Amino acid sequence: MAGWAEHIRVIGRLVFIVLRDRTGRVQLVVRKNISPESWKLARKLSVESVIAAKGVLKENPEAPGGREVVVSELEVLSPAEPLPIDVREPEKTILAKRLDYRYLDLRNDKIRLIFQIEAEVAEVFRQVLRSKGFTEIFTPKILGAASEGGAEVFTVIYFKREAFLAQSPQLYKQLGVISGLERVFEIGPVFRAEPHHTPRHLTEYTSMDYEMGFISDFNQVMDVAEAFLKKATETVVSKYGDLIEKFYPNALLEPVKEIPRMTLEEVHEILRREYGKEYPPGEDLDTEGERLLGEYLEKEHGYHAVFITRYPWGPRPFYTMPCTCVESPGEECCTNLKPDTPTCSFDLIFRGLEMTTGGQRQHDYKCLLKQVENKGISPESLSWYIDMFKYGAPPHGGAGTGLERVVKQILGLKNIREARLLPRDPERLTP
RNA sequence: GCCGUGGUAGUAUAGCCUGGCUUAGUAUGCGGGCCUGUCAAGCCCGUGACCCGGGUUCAAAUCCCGGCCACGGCGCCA
Repeated sequence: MAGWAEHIRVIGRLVFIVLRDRTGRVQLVVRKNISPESWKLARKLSVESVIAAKGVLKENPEAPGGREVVVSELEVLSPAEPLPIDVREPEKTILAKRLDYRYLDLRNDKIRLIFQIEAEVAEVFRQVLRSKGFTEIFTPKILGAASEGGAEVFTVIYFKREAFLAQSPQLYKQLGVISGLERVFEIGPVFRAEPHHTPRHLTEYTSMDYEMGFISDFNQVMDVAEAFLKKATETVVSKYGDLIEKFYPNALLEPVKEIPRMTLEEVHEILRREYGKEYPPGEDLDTEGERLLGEYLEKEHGYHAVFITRYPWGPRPFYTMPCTCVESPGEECCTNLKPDTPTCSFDLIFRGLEMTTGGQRQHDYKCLLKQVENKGISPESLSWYIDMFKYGAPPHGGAGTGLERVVKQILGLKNIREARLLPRDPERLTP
């Protein structure tokens, strides 16, 4: 057998080694009287060296787990130098240093668990979407024009031209719907040049996106997001509940059952009533508001998540469907959009943090043009996109979810960097 | 981007406010020694640090300025 030497204890002419690999652990015991050569190597072995051993597995009540391998032959495949971080107890080392040595940080079960769960969450997303007839697509991440505004986009050199990294697959998802695939989804990286120093932002993260055609109501978009979060928490809790409970005291230990849907106005009312927090009509929640709302719903009603609907036009992107166009379609519905005009869009707050944004999209060519102008964007820069709506575009909507945020909220992690294998932030570009 | 707090051995911290009383303390790691049943083994010995640059001062880990980095708050966002 082979693996990493996790613990080494030298007791005179006897050495205990806890050997670890992907599948688990076993104690090796190296006795001088059985194999003097192995004993010599073992007593000078360093923690986290990779070793291979031959021996006999024996039942022994004195061994941890009741069994151990009595070693007859030991080989050091790759010795380890003294470790720069404490692998045994990650919280003893500051996160930044652990990230510098992520490959050692991950030697700890507790840390690896985060990424096993992340894989599970992504897998559930894929399963849920496929089961509903969505096709997985893979869209470009190098773009000729910034898709949703300028300030937060990364510029790259593309041969002799300037190009941009995708902030979202939004426009391409819609292309997928209009192309006839009708229902599409993507799990992929997105890039945001936002110089934030917060525990919930990354400059590169994994976005789980979907877009669906022929909707009659944007509640159908929420139904999909709800099905995903229920299934994701259900799967993670049933598969990893025991480990999560052992390692993460602030984790969610039960599946999300019901997700209420309330309008922004209703949320304002709750926050005013319960916490005396006043918002101007149509104003998005601030960080504190999101947190307080999460606390209130959890404590009073046992809800872990909530949809906030009917966000006003002001803070929403140009492609958002105004409620006016759903309630009374026609030429007029998009002519006089004001910042406080409600839209058929929503946010999903999970344990007090925004994890998903979505809604219905404008599919009427004329209205789309008006909305682009309303936001002060030049239609020429988006001509390929706008032209799509000239040739038959069904009513549609979709949403995008930050994978790392979901994992952060399930496990109750303090910093989103913990939930990203190799995080990128305004300072960090390595490893 | 703005604001705040911080940066001391491999790791985590004390000392800083009130400059000298420090040979910079403690835990752990690491190196050596003892030990045939360890379970984060124990005991003994040893090892190792004031982020970078400038300034104030007889004297700077300690006070001031700049830089870099880290953490947090805000705005913003997934």
